[in-house]
Amino acid sequence: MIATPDRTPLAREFFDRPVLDVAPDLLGRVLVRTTPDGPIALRITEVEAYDGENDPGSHAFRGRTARNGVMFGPPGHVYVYFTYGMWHCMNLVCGPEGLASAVLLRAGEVIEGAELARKRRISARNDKELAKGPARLATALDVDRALDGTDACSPADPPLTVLTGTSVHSDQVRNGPRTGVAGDGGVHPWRFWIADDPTVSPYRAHVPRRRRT
DNA sequence: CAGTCGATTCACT
DNA sequence: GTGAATCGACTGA
Repeated sequence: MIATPDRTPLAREFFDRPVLDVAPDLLGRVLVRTTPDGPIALRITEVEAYDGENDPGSHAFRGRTARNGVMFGPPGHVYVYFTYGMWHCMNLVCGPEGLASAVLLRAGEVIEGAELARKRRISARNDKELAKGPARLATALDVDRALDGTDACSPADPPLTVLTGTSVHSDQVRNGPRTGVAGDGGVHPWRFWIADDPTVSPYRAHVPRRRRT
């Protein structure tokens, strides 16, 4: 277990920038999930940017709904959605309030509280897989819709916090098309990851589901 | 109000 | 590599 000495939350201004600036800048930073059983800390290794109402791949593309409302709110808050009838995924809202941009946290390295994460991720064959993929990440951190709207920059010990600290050097950042996203045809290279990191999830192009008979 | 499908994962071949 | 699991949000009639 690696210690995470400084638990100061990142300033909200960090998130109040264009999402394409924030996304790569999150790589290498640490997210802490405080649970009743103890903290779980995750070093972020893979993210994707979703750029507001003009991005066909974004949940905000067709405007504000009951589900995506948090995306339109202030930066630094957490947007959690439920998908495929069984999974949750989590985002950090970016840009000025009203712009509806966000960064999807796709993968990370559990650096503290791995014993807690393993309890939620029974099928993980090793610790690299604990948070290798967005739904796995949310599962490992016990994140669901109850945490939608959480302020990750709050000084008041919120259940989710992004810490100050340093991101990886830009020469370690790679980028490419977003994984499994319908609508954008894979044209936006808005997925960012840390080069050669073993916790980064594999790329998959979007495949329309075969129709049920 | 019924039909469609998803920012996915897992078991199985 | 393929298909199932599983349900709520969204769409269009």
